[in-house]
Amino acid sequence: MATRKKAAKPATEKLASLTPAGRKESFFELVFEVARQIPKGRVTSYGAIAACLGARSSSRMVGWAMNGADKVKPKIPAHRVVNRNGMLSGKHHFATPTRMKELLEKEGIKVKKDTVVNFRELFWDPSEELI
DNA sequence: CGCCTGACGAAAC
DNA sequence: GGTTTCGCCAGGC
Repeated sequence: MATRKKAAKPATEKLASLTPAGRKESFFELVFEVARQIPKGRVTSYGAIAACLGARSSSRMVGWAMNGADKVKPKIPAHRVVNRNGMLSGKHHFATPTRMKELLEKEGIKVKKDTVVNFRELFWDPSEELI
């Protein structure tokens, strides 16, 4: 994602389109649904969700969808979604950069250097367990 | 209407 | 084996 960009993000923080006013069921909703099913104390990756939805290559969209996670009614546990590395790549999008880590630790998940410890063991695959 | 960005991922170098 | 690029899709400007 580097190089191709030239300056910091200008805006794109609106996302008001996802408001409950008249949003339609889209890829985003599917992501939200799956994200809500993530058991407490477990984590998953953007790619896993995307793959579960049949959009393996659209993992980016999953992260994008998470942008609206905060404004959806049932709060989406976006903190349980990390990248394939187990790294808290989205922590910067929370109220505070440490919020995500704190939420995870509160659920019993250890975070070391912005990375979920035992990520592989805590990994929750929607394709297998969600069915 | 076209270009850029973006919380990822896998391939290419 | 670390770093860089492309791909994918959707939304903002």
